[in-house]
Amino acid sequence: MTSNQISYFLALSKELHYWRTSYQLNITQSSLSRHIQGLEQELNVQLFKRTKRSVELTDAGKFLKDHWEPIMEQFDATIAYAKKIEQGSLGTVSITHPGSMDHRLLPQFLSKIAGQYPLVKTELIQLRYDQEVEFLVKFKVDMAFSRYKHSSEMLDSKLIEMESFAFVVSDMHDIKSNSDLKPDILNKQRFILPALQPGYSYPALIQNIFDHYQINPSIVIESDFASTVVSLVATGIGISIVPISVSFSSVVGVKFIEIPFTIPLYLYWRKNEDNPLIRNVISLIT
Amino acid sequence: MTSNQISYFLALSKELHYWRTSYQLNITQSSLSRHIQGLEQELNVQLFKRTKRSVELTDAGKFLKDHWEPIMEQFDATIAYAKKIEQGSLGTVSITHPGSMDHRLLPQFLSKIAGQYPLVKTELIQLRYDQEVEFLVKFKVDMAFSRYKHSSEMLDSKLIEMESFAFVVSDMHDIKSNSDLKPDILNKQRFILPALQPGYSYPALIQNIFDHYQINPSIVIESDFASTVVSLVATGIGISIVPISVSFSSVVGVKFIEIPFTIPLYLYWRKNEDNPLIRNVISLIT
DNA sequence: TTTATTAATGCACTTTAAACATTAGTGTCA
DNA sequence: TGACACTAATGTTTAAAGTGCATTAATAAA
Repeated sequence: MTSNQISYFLALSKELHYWRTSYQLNITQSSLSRHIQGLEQELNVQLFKRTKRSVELTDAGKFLKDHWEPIMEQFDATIAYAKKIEQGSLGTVSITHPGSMDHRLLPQFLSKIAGQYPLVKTELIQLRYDQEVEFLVKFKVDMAFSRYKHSSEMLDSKLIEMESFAFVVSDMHDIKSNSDLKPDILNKQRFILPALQPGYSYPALIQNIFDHYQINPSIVIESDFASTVVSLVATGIGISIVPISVSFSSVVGVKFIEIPFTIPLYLYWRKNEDNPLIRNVISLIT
Repeated sequence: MTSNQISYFLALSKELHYWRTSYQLNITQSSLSRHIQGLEQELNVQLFKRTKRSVELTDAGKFLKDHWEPIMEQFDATIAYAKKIEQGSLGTVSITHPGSMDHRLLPQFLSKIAGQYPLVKTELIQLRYDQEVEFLVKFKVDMAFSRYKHSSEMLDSKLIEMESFAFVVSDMHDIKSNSDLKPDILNKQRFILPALQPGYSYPALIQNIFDHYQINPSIVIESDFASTVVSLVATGIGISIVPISVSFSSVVGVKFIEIPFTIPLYLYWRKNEDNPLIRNVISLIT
């Protein structure tokens, strides 16, 4: 059994058409046909029901398609990471983080890392909350700062800090201070917020604030990235609720009103991390 | 890249000796040598550091060995399960369960299943607690009854019931009733219990009972299987603490003394189970 | 220095895979 | 109903890759 055969199988299982699939794979139709036959013989499992005119997956084939796809992704990820190891890019640490860390915590951590390990290269990316676990597990990032509570048995985590939320509004806005945070005023506002997908921890925190101020937000613009949110607020298009850290940025035209609600920041990493450098960086931060 | 190459790599990475490995694999040393070279070329990753006299893994090789082993196991498991599907053994449900269910709950569930799905074949096995999750994930069983609280994101679970613990002692024993459960008496006993590995939920429950009765068990015989435990108790070799269900068995020579401590029974199954029959059986039971 | 050990390699041979061309079913449409 | 288009399978030839045997080259041990 070859990795090609498995790729071919997965391709055909999506396309369900020999000629089109073989064209996409840059092989001939006869070759593809024989590869699939070979795979079926080796596994001793019928993968496709085929007539002279059409192809469809058997139940067993469907099962293997569904389960092989993630396995192969995982497999490819290990190879990519092994290459990294070989190229000594063990000297690189890849981190994903929420935008709200940009102006206070992130610089602080980075200078700590640079101080201790001057030769280490740090890659920073931002991800949506729902990709954080996947990117860690598939070795696409090495550490993830997140406002979200994830529970995966592949990962370890630690609470880095709790910080306050703040309302962020345009400079020109009616809302000037804490005393303006009344239901009748707030209910007139457009809110710019991350996707409030139920089942996640962050939406629950926001909902908590809405409940407390008796807000029933009618129009909501969604963005998961703090810098976008603040820029939009500056234009006067709406208001938002963000971690107070964001106020350390130098965006003009907005003001922040701290409120007595807090939000966590967690650090996540792979359990049993192999790479000693990553282990060191993690323990430096935690 | 072939699955053989990967197996060969994993074999060599354990043995770290070409000739011995090739002998075990029933191929020649030259063939193995070239397979490994081929794999290294295709991946463009150096897997082994070799001299003319010795072999050892590179860092990248070590990483791949560690991560490929579980991936390949998973891979093989999917094939085995696909065969099951093809053979229509979709009509088979494989269940692992604690021995303490044998005499009350298990017959009850099995007759329920047999009533609803007369053609279904049920396979029953007993596993140690620390294998339950693995067997589910690798499709070696389809459902697991367990006294233990597992948390895996691959699995769903449901609490089936709580039941009482009971001391189980030989008929001839001094301990006759609840009023004999005193520290001075109990501390003289040998206990026959499952492995009390810390970090698991069941040991914590047992420890709880020990604490309450101020027992500091000095000599402990370990067995994870209820029938063994009760048989040993019947010989007078020691006493034990078991779920009260066990008293439904017809073992002679022992008596049970119920105590006000309870133990849960959970049912675990794979999240997103593909097999409709298994889904039906699960919802029948839960 | 000799000998034993061990991974790599040259060579002959076998097996497998590739492309091309053709065949054999199956549905469609006049 | 018959001609036609479509599609998966297969026969054939040629090229590539894998296999085992024997040998080589390097190294450690005696």
